[in-house]
Amino acid sequence: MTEPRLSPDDRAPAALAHAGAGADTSPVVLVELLFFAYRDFIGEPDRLLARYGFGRAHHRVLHFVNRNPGLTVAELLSILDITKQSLGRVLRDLVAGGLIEQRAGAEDRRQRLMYLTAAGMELAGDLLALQSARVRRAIEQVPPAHRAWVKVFLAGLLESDRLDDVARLTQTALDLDGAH
Amino acid sequence: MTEPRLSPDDRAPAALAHAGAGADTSPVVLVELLFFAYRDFIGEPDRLLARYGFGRAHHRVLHFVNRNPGLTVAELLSILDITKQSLGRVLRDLVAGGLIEQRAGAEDRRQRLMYLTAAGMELAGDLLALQSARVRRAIEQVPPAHRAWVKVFLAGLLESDRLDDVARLTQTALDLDGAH
DNA sequence: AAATTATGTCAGCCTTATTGACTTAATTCC
DNA sequence: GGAATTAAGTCAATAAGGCTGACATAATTT
Repeated sequence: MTEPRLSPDDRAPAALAHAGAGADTSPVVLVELLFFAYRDFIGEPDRLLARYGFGRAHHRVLHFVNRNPGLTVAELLSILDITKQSLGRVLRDLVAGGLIEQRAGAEDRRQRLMYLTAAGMELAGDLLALQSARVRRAIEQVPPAHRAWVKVFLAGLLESDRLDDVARLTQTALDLDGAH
Repeated sequence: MTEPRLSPDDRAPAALAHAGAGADTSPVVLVELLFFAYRDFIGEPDRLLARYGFGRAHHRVLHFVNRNPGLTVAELLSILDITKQSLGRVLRDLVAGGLIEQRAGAEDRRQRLMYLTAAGMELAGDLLALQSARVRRAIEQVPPAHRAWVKVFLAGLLESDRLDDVARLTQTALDLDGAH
């Protein structure tokens, strides 16, 4: 990335920097930071997936089936918020590639409960390891006592009617008073 | 979103929740939260853009030209990290739609410096307002003294060799000691 | 027996990205 | 002043991952 044309007061004096330049948490800065952070967050897994001929969509399916073994197609559709057709294509690849296995539901035999095969678990684990490592490096730069505030911020970005669903899915408390 | 099949200890006792269930900042939780947060973060602008027949790619161009008037094509390419062909199509739409104006560079007349028109500024402003409002709601749930840690976390997600470029572009300090 | 539900699938379309090859105009280098 | 380089634009082909609408099958519920 080369440097774009910037306003003159590009680099603040060192003295100022220590007086809190890094504390500029104006929304615009965070908006841009989110864009770049998310891109890097997703970039590393993308490159690993490409080696298997898979893409981001396969990643998401692998991840949520890994975290919720026995997930049904309908549940996965509602988590990912895509259409049956879009999921179908991806799911077909993963089943054909031997990463996901579908078994008929015990009570309702129309359902196809999804499970990762050993190979699926390995790839899902590798992908999660990449992302976890990156997140770990980032969260380790925040003192333990303050880490919950990062979670409060991320939860605050969610559409509020999705809060409960996401809390249930991630199996974590997302209410404000959980912060400390 | 309907509820997926979860492990039995789905809902922790209320007592436990207050004892710090919300303080679970394990990487996996943050990985999933990042996915859902980013999706909601980008969803609202997407819907506004669709009304103009534009997409996410147009948003990114509008945003960075808005923040860096007089940006050159080469600079924008390196910020977005896409190919000339991909940018070309989007740029053509924006120029044709009267949102972006290109002027030849003063010193180097090969360069096409990009500026937003009044209409471009309006749309870019509306899009940024949506995202800023969401980020503001989220950051306001974090006490002012702790807000810089959110920035430290996001910066920590960046590829480390991109840190300087992003700091320059966002015109903010991203080093650790800037946090407080 | 009829209606509903869970899943799968066909066909066609869109956006945004890619690669590779080439053109034009302007600048820089020798 | 001529050659090489650079900034930008463009053509053609390809891919991923979304979408809509319509329809089929099997299992469950009413």
